[in-house]
Amino acid sequence: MAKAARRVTSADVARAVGVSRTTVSFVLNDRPGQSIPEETRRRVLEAAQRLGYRPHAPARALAAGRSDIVLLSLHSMTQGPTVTSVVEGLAAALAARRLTLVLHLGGEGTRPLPDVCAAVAASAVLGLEPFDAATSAALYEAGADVVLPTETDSLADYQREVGRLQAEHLIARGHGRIGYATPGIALAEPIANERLRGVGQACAAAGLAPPVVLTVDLEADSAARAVAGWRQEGVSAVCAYSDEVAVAVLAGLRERGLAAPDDLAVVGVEDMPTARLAGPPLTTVAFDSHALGRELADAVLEALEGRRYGLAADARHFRLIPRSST
Amino acid sequence: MAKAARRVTSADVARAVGVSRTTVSFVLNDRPGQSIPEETRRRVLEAAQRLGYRPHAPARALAAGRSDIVLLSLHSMTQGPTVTSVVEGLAAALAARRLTLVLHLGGEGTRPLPDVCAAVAASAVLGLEPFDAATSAALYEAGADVVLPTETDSLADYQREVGRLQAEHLIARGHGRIGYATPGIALAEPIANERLRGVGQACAAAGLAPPVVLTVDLEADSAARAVAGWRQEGVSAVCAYSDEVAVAVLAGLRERGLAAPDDLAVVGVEDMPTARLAGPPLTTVAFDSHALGRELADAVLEALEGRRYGLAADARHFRLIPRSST
DNA sequence: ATGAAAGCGCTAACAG
DNA sequence: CTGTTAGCGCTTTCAT
Repeated sequence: MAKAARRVTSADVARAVGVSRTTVSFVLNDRPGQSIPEETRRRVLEAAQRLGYRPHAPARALAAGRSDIVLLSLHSMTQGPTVTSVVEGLAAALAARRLTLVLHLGGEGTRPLPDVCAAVAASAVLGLEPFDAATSAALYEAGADVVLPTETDSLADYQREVGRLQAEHLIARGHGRIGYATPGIALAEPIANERLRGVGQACAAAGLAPPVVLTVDLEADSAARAVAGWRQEGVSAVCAYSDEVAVAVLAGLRERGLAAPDDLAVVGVEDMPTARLAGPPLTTVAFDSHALGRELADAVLEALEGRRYGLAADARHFRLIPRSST
Repeated sequence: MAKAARRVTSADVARAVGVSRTTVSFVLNDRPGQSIPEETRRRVLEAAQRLGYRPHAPARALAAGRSDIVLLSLHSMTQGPTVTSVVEGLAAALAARRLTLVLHLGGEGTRPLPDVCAAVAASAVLGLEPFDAATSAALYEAGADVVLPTETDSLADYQREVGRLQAEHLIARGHGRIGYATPGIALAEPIANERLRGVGQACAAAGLAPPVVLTVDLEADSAARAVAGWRQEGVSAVCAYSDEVAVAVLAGLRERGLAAPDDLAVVGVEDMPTARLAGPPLTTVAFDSHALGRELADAVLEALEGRRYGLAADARHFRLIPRSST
């Protein structure tokens, strides 16, 4: 099955056109500050095209000392339509700058991120939540030039905004005691905590008591117990960490012979199809994740060029979608 | 944010130990057929460790003519727990052979797969469904040594097995007229067709009429129309392409004031959490996707070594999980 | 405006 | 058993 065919090299192109490899390199990378006659330029491009020339990435990386690979680290927790579209937005924005995005899905038996970073010689390593100092250091050690976001980037603002939107919607509907449904999963905790904080801020701003936090696993029993807990506390509406968790709450209600929104209103995050199709359809917070992807891309680009970058929540990226679960 | 620190090279390690780079290369790759004294070996390893040496992947790829990168192409359609765990199984099995898996998520504005392949200098490119001849060719052109699966690999058997399991379950429960719910999405079609074929085979084997195929989009209205269609045809049970589609059917039933399993039994594929938590909980077909991942890994490894590989459905990888929607 | 030449860090014959 | 010697394909000063 393996193919042998000798690669077409830049020397082949140079020879075909009758110029030096240097010239070929200059036009192919359209290096600024060089003045190559349009005619030469055209002929080089044409020959490259005709011969099916592809720059050899490893050689280029070796010589130039940097690759055009950007690595995005994901874990199974972070999945669904939102992430898909963040990735699309990011990939598109990076592609426009000639950078290539690849993904690493962390998990069971998977390689450590720094190893992957080194293996693909990534120039930048990205995540959907801040890397702690130790991880960043390991990533730099592995050859990354840029690691994003770090703990000093206030990506957390994004998450707080989500919580705030959920709670404000509920408060506007007249709910006076809010609950929060968190999954009992370590990986989700950093994000869950920020979202919860946002909920808390909205409650405080409205003069309400802090949210009643309960853990709900992705099964009906666990959710049913939480439902009982909230009702006992006089909670009439709950913000869920995600649509998945929210659907679990819905299942918990069903198990108790109750239903949203009358017995307990519930709002999720993500706008995933199965939640939109739940009984009842779930109110949720959606991201303009393409925009978020583009923003991340901008930050990477700036950092890669050694400029200062900014990464801050923009409320316009979020949108509460009311449906019948509230 | 950018780091400068000169890389530690194999020459540094060699110098530290007082041997040549060759020796270092040999012990680090523990090259077979070389007899390096345990003592030397140990000292090299120790020095490498101490200096924090990491082989430079591009240099290695350039010199050796091949990388240890395997690229898996995914598109947004294929997502969820199953894929996650295929990826984990695959990554783990590859890691054991010192290969690194990275993902490419195709979609809107994303780079063409061959470009990504070239950018990471992948030795092998994998997909979850067969690549057509043109794509394979482009991938080889882009430098891949192995492309898997191709149209000659009977990966389709896996999908037919899924459909067969769904239908047999329904038939065993006494259903005499089966429906099939397919999403109206081009990307899903190849797989949907195979699964449907499996359903058809089970029906034929039981002496039943072929399944009544209806398209259902991921929204209640569309599903409600399909539900009406099936009931009119005397269909009492439907196999859905996926859990997502199955949840839509459930929503369609709800919209009509009907419910599974009495008015229409429904079975999905994937075993995703939100479907398990649906009303009613969804019967589904789950994969042992870790196993599938390992199998794919074996095939890659064999192909990479130029050996013949086999890729065939193993019924033990699938399991029907009965719940109350049937 | 273009070319010559010197590497980037590593592997792999081939000697010794 | 280990070292010497060539490159792998590309970028990039520095001359011309």
